[in-house]
Amino acid sequence: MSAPAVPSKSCYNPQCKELKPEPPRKGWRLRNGDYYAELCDRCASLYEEGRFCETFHSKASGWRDCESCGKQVHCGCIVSAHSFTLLDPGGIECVTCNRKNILLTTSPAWPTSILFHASSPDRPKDHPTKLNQLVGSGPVPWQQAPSLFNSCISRPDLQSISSYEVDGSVISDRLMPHERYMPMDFPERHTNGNMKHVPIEKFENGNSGLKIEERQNSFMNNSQQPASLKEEPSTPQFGLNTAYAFTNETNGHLGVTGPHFRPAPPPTMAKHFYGNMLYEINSPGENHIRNGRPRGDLRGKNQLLPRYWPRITDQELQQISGESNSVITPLFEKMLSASDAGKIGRLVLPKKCAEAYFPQISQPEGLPLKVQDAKGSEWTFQFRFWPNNNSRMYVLEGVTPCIQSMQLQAGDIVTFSRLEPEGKLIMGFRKASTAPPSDQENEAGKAFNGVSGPAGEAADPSSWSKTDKSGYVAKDGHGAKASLPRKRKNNTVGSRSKRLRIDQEDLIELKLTWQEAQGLLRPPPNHAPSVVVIEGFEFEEYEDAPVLGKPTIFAIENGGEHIQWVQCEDCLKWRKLPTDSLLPSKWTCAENKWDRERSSCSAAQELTSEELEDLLGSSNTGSKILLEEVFFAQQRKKFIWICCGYIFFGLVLICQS
DNA sequence: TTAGTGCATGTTCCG
DNA sequence: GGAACATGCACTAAC
Repeated sequence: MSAPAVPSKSCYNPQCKELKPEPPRKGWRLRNGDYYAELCDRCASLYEEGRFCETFHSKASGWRDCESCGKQVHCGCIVSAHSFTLLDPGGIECVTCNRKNILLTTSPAWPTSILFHASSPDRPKDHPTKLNQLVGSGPVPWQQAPSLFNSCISRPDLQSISSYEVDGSVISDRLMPHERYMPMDFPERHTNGNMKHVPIEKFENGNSGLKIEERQNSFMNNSQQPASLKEEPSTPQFGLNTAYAFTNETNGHLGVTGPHFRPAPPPTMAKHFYGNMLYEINSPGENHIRNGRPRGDLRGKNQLLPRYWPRITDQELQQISGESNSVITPLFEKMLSASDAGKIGRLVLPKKCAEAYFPQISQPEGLPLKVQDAKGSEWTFQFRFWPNNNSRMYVLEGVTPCIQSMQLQAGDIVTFSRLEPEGKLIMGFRKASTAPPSDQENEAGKAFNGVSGPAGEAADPSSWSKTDKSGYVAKDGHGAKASLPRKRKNNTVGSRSKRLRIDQEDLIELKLTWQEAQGLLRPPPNHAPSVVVIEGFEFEEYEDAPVLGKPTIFAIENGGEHIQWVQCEDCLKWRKLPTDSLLPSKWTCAENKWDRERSSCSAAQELTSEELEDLLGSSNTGSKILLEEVFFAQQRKKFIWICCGYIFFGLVLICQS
C-alpha cells in the first residue's frame, strides 16, 4: 500500500523528519498489542504524540513526571495512546533525582512500556547485548495482552516463556509487546540502542508483516479484505467450527493485524467483539454467549487450556461495563477449587493466565493488584507466586473477603476481564448453579464434537446461560457425550469432587448425551417455532427458551394415533398421554389431566410388563437406558432416604443412651 | 490453640 | 514424562 498522500506532520525522529500524514491512518498504524505505534515509513522509527524516547530514539508516550521532582521519568518505548504509567514493582527511577516512582497506584491502564533506567549502566544502547534480557526483565505489559484472544496468535510467543537469571534475578524472557507483534525478521532489533523498525512497506506485502498473527489470521492481512463481515475459514484445529464474524475493533484494540486492514464491522455486530470472542447481538434482548474459545492457533504449545477460556455473556459484560463506552476484554476464568474458596484466602491462578494477563513479578512476594468486582467494589489482592518444581505457582492472596462478598463456593467460576481503556482488572463470577458448563467441567470440543456451526451452539449448553432468551432445539440430534470432569483418585479429591459431589442418581441423569438431552427439550408453551437451516442443520427457534421436559416415549397406536408414554414419578407406572402434552420433569399421575381415570397412582397401568418391554425396546437405546437409569435412580433415592432414616434414628438412640 | 504462611507432595493432564 | 495444579502439612506468629 502506498503512503497516504496528505502529509501533515513530521516524523519525530530528528534524523528523519519525514512528513507523515494525518488520519485516515489506515495503513499507517502498526498494532503493538493494545497500542498503536506509528512507523515512519522512511526511517521506520516509532512515533506518536508524546515525547521522544532517548532509549530508542523514537517517540514514545510512556513518560510521566517524577512524583518527587517533577522531572520526567525515563520511559519505555511502546507508544500508548492512553497510558502514561509504567509498571515496575520496584518503581521507576527518576533520572534527575534518582527517586523511584511507584506507579502502580495511579495507573489508568497498565503500562505499555518496558522500562530502562536512564542511569542504568545496562541501558540497552550501551549494552545492546543485554537488551533482550532487559526487555524481558522489564515490566510486562499485560494489558497489551488484549489478549490471547484477540491476538492469541501471538500468545504462543508470549507464553513460550523460559526463565533465566540475570544478576541473580529470575528473568522471564517474555518479549516486549512490540517485539511480540513485530515481524520476526527484525535483524536490527537488538543490535544497537536504536529501535530500528522495519520500514512500513515491509508490512505491506502480506508475507513479511506480523508473522505471528499472520500465521493464524493470514486472511486478515489481505489488503483486499472487504470491510465487511467476513467469515474466517474453518479452523478445525480449534475444534471450533462455529461460524463467526470478524468484527472490527471498537477502540483500537481489536482486530487489526497489520497496517492496512481495518475491517469495518457489520452494523449489527459492532461493538461486541470482545477480545477474541465474538459476542454478537443481533437483536435487542438476544444474548448469546459465543464459545469462549480463543480465535487462535490452538496448536500452539502454550495456549491456555480450554478450561480457562472465558465465557461471559453479553449481559454480564454489559453489567460490568455499565453505561460507559468501556470495552470488556474477557481474559480467563477459573472454577474455584475447595482451597480457592476456602478460608485460606488463596486463589491459585493458572500459570499461563497469570503470566499472560497479570503483571510480571520477579519476586515471590509479588505485588498488590487492584481488582474491581462486578458490583464495582474494589479489592486489593496480593499477586504472588511460590516456587514450585522449578516452576511457579501463582496465587492471589487475600481473596476471602471478595469471595465471601460474592458468596462463592468451590465449583463456582470466577472470571477475569479487563476494562478498556481504563485497563482495570475486573473480577466477575458465575455461580455453579447458573454457570454454563465451563470447559473446566466439560472440555470444549470434546463435548460437542460432530456438531458444527450453530448446531454446536445449539447443543452447547453455554448458550443456555441464564441470560439467554432464545433457544435452539436441534432437530438433528448430533450429540456427543457430555464429559464430566475427571476426579482425582484419592480422597484428597479436588474441589470439584468435594463441592460437586453429586449423588449417584444425579450422576446418572447427567450422563445424558446431548442427543438425549435434546430429546428432553420441549417447545416453550404457546410458542410456535420458526425453523431455520444453518449449515445443513435444522433448528427450531423459539422466542423463549425451550423447556426441559420429562423423558417420554413416543409411539403410534394401532389406530394410527400418535401418543406418548410417560412414567409417574411416584408410582412408576406408565401413562398414555397426547403427544403435544408438555410435562414437567417431575410428573405424577395426579397431573394426568388427560385421563382422569388414571390420574391417581392407585389406577392400574395400561401397559403390561411385556408391552412395556416392547415399548422400551422399540424406543431408541438411549431412551431405554435413560429410562432404566431414571428408574434405578428413583429406587436409589428411596433407598438412600431409608438409609438416612435408619442413620438418623441410630444417632438419636446413641444420643439418648 | 488457632490462624497464617510457605513449601512439598500427589494427582491430573497435556504434549 | 513433565508441567500444572490442588491441597496437605510443617512451621511460625498471634491471640
